[in-house]
Amino acid sequence: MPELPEVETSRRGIEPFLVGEQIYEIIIRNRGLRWPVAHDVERRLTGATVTSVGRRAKYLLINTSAGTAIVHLGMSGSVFIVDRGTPAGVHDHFDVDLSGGKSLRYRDPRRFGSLHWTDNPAGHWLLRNLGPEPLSDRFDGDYLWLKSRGRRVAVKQFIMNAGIVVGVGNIYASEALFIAGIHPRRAAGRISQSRYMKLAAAIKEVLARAIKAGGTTLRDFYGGDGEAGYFRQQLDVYGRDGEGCRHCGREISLIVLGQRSTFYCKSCQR
DNA sequence: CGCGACTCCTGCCGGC
DNA sequence: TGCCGGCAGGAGTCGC
Repeated sequence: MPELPEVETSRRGIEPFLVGEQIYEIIIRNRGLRWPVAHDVERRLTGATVTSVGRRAKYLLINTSAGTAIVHLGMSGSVFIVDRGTPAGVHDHFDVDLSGGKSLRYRDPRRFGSLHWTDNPAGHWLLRNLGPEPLSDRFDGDYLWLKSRGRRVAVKQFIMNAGIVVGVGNIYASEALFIAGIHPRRAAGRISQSRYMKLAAAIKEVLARAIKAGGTTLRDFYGGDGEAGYFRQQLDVYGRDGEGCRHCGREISLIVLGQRSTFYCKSCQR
């Protein structure tokens, strides 16, 4: 479900409810997430005060006076605020109860998400080997071009590799390649520096626009404020196979790359 | 090391 | 109407 814009939308939605609050209780109903939730999470966080809510790649970082909770939403996860004591559904795997009477609720039907505690987020094994944030100055066309030399993998898989750049998932990879006019199957090592400049700019642009629109709601994504994301209307190619290209009118094509559906225009992308 | 395939899990949709 | 196959926004791991 969530790529970077959806995670960032969630972060912004929940942050005002969490910062300054003391964690009254952690209730874990199902520890069987992608990685079993460790048994010290409750002890570590109970009584701590939330200082900020950050994000690294698609991980939410709930920073407290006693370490950080690392929350990943997987494919189907979401977080939202409820009144403490609101009955939980079958997929509501944990709550962070706050002293003011609200709770942060985590829902994830497929359980591909995760919850970890750490006192050193940057050094945590999940975060240690991640590439730069796409919206940071460290990420640009020169960086992509340098990293791609000698690599034969398709450029779409290359930009979805979190060791190269984080946060670009299946929707925004297709969208950015369309904006940059690059065929998704082109070998990463056979793309010029100037085209990588366009691609880096396209990635930044599409992610920034999606954040502004509150993310993309395909089926069940809602930000921390409970609002759907409105970026779906702005998608040029994702999910539009068979429909007309917004630039040239030709039918959008659907291929499978690295087991993932990939959408592009045969005329506009080379 | 790079790369492709596989895996985890539930829900939903389209076709028969 | 009901059943079944396929697919879904992620990403670590394994084998070559």
